[in-house]
Amino acid sequence: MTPRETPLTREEILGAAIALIDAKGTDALSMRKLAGALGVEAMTLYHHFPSKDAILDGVVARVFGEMRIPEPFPEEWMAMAEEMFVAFRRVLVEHPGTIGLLARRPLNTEDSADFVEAPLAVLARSGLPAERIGQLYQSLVAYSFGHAFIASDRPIAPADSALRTDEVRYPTARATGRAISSFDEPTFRETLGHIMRGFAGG
Amino acid sequence: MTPRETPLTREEILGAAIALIDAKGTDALSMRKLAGALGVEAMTLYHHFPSKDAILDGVVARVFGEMRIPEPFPEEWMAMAEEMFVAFRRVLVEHPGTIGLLARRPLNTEDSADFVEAPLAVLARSGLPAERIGQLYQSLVAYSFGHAFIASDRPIAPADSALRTDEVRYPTARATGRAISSFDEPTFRETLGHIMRGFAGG
DNA sequence: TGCCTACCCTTACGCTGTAAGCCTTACGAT
DNA sequence: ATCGTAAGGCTTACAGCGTAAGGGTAGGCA
Repeated sequence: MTPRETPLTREEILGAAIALIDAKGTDALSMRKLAGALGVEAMTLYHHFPSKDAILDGVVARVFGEMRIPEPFPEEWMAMAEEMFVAFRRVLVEHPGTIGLLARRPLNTEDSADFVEAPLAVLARSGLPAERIGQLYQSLVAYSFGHAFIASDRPIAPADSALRTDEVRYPTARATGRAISSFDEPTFRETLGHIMRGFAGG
Repeated sequence: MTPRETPLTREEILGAAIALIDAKGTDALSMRKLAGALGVEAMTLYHHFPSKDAILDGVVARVFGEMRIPEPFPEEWMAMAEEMFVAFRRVLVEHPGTIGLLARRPLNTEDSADFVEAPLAVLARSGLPAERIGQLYQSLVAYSFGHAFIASDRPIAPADSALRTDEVRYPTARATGRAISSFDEPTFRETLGHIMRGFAGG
């Protein structure tokens, strides 16, 4: 096989991996298929990443790198934190396939530490004692993550699952008549507010 | 090989599957290993379940079947709902390996519909309009699920991951100095209350 | 010229889920 | 008593997986 004209780069590989995951789901990402999409053999990828897990870690880091908080920043700490968690949820909903990834390799990489520390710094402006801030942070992360997880209504289960995809009914879908979607952002914001005001002793 | 003295049963298979998942994680559950634990060959399992996915669905149903709400039932709807979601979280934390399963095959089976309808019925006692009840239910499920997911501090990633397990630091662990654990149930209950009171217009 | 390094390749191993088909035992009907 | 059928187990086989091991070839530098 004729080699590629330009050498592969880490970024190129991560881009292809995200595209593949977004298009076909996590299960569709195999080393052979990823390499195939790049016009290369599977083992070539091991020159750029030590393992598949390392690629997945890179994918998570890249997705987090896309997180943007809309300017201008609100002054008030609750509004600021709300924007940060909305951004968190939005990036997860935009890349539903990566949610399961994030689930079991949460911010393994160095540079994603910012996305942990930044919201904590904002919550600290509330003046609550440190322990309460930790609990509040926990609650907000858990809620945002869970919401994004359920909101990724495209089931990540393979299409040839034992059950036909058409028949799958999610709890909320069955209960409320529709799945959670990105249009639920207002409810998401509202609940964030309830949690924060609750902790702030409102 | 001499055949087993007693025929296999569906329940026996599910029990072995849950034991395997609890002990070694989801990744350790392969048809061959599960069959081996039962003293049987892999293909034998296909006499009792049409596919591996069907076994996983059965596992989820069984785990949900373990959900118990402590008696006596509280009268007040908020207290009642709180107990239900605490039970939900508790069962997930007790079987951390199944959380990822539940994630992508949420209540596929028929008999688990109860676990969807029952909390909704309780929330309906609040007298809120139907749409608000749906949103509240969404929020509570998302929070409970996310909390349980993060609380399963045993990372489901295989031990031979690219990163040593010892080095894995979860956001909350790094931030607060410890991981979420089952001892966080008080905070869990508190946040459930904040969400419910927020929706109830408290 | 010779060597080193970067980059890509091929081959191979043990694992996965499961399709296909064979063998034995148990049982109900003729 | 004999047969048909079904249940429940087995073996074999296939395509796909992650990756260990090692070979080749091109460009840069001594």
